[in-house]
Amino acid sequence: MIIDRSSPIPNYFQLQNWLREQIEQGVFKPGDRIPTEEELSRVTGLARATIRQAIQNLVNMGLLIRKRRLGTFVLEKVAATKSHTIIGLLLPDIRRGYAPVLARGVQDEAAKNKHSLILCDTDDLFVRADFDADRLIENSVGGVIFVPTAVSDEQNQKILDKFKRNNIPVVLVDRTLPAWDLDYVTADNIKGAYEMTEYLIKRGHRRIAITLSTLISTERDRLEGYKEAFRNNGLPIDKNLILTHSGPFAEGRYIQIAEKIFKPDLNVSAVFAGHDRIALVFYALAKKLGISIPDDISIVGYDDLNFTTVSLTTMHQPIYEMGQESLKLIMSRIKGDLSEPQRIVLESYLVERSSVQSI
Amino acid sequence: MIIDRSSPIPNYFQLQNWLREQIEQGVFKPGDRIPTEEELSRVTGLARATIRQAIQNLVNMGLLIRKRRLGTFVLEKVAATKSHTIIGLLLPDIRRGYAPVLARGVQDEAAKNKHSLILCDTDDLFVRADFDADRLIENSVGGVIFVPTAVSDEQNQKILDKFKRNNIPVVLVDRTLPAWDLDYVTADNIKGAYEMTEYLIKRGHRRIAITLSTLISTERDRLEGYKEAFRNNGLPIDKNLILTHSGPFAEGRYIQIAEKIFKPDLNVSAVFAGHDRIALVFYALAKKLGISIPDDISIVGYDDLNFTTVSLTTMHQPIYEMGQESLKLIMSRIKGDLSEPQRIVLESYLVERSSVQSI
DNA sequence: TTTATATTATTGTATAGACAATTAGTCATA
DNA sequence: TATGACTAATTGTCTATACAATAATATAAA
Repeated sequence: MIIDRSSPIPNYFQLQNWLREQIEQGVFKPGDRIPTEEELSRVTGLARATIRQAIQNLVNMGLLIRKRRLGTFVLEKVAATKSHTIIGLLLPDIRRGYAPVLARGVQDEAAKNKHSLILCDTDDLFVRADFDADRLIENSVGGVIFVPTAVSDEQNQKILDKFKRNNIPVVLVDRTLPAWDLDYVTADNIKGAYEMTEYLIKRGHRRIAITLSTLISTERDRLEGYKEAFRNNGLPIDKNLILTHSGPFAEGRYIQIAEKIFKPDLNVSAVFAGHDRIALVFYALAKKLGISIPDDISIVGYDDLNFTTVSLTTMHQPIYEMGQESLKLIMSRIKGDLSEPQRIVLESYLVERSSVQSI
Repeated sequence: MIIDRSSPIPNYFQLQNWLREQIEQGVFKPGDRIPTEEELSRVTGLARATIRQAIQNLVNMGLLIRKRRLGTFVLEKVAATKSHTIIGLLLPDIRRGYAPVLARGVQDEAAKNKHSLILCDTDDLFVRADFDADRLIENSVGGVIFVPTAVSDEQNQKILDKFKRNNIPVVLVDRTLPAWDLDYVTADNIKGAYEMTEYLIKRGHRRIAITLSTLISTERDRLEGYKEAFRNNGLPIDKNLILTHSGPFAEGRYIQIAEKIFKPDLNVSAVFAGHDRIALVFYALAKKLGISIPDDISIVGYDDLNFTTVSLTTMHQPIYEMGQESLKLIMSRIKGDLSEPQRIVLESYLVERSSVQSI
């Protein structure tokens, strides 16, 4: 039976939920007429007023429409979801790294269909992300594009669950999470780092230091690619040259690491910086110490942020395109595309400038 | 009597309208308890179910709130007009110059009160700004923070008029417009440029070139400050050293200008770049031509974008604070502050690094 | 064929009454 | 000073019933 009269849940509410489930599961399809009040009354044993209460709520929620004499009908989902959607974009800090480019990619793609973008900075903090999530839910965004915060996977999952509970689809960008059922758009960091490392190896470098944060999935992948390149080229990996830490980006942390790497005892000829901003720290310190790049030491970055003052060889990441793709993906989810989780992996390419010396 | 039983208008609807009128006319004020259902039933002679129907509709409309045991209360108007507003932020390009910092300042201040931010890039094009304005209006934003586009004042005014017609308050940031009735937040560019120019003069520079775009109000002001500093120091202004153009920022344009300035015949000892991104163009070209900054030529910028690779002496603009102030200002306008147009002018300060040589 | 009229299924409005749930406040108890 | 039990006011849920309004459809009349 539909109604459990011993339940503390009000009967009208039980009926309301039952009706909504039927609609969501497609038993009653858009345009269908649902049973008349009289019928429902007979089937459930409830009074017509109770039936009406349930139906009225669903009408208010925009799921049903009543027509006198004709009955009550399921509304088209399209009519229920505004044609101009607002999308939430959750990223660490709009001022840092590739964030502005990503935002712009999302923005441009959104503008094409007159969708709009609510911007939120998480500062790579769980509490901020959690707060922003509430804010987005309150503003009833249609979907969310999420750059996972540099915190534990469990905490990121909590954020995702929050959106899930509110039926808001989410697409991850750049960084990923281990859960199996997620849509994401990223670049192939393993492959990119592999290519970059091989590039250095081919130019005669053997003592290649790498430094990055293991907190962030993309950087972990890059370390993986680095190791793989060494293995496939039959070279030993010197663990002393792998200088990782496990926090979010902090300039001071990398200054310390750079000082270590610049010391002669490590005998490093090239540095693989986990991303361009790390490379910049090396440039700044090198300048201070009178070390010349690339004459004294070679350096490569990752991202291809648009620096005009240093000529850094780096891996160009299709950040702008990632923004575009993530918007496309989230829109198709909002429109009710129920296919398998999508994993869009874009290609990166090496941009050769003049921060690497052949030896 | 409240209810006209001979009227074809349903009784519940009559009661609903009567209640709404009482609220609108202030008979029942925000926070007041309205008569209980039982009371209303006695007064109107209607059944309690009918009373409930009227009240329920008003609850759904967000005018009333029911509390068990306590009664039914008139909601605060603020709560009726969503307490967390969406603000539109219209700026040229989130990837360029100070835009990310500005966005972040607005964002942080907005987050404090759970307001949200819709981001729009205008690319300094009228058509894009116009399009974005429509989009923001459709999304019924509460207010708009607008960095005027680098187009004619008339066109910017058109955008403002559009918002005005829709009763959406606007605050200008950084760049201003000549209209008298505008709220804006900016920095004192005349004073800043004056100080900067005087700084160069005091260091012995006389042949100081300045280059900027006259399309943008802030840059015009900086030129003004530059001239004033020359006049007040009893120095002649050489018009050949003022190299302006009248379009939006374009790297190529400034490369041409830099080439001109670097030629020996102009005999320039210092360059005042209209903003930091222009200074970067000079750095890049200087490097290419083997010109040393500051040994061969001094250069100063304006903005204090966070460059780690060049040590540019520049004017620190309180961009982040401008974002914060503009959000505060727009919120007070949304809340209905009807005072005179506010002109908030923040202070800049000179950041001395190592791009200037005393001569 | 067109036009008016009746029929009928369905939602819309309304009544009267009952008991449940919630909760501020009061008063008694540990 | 807490804690718990009781009280009372108010909204929340539900039943059973009646008639009104609407509009598709069938039927009868012009």
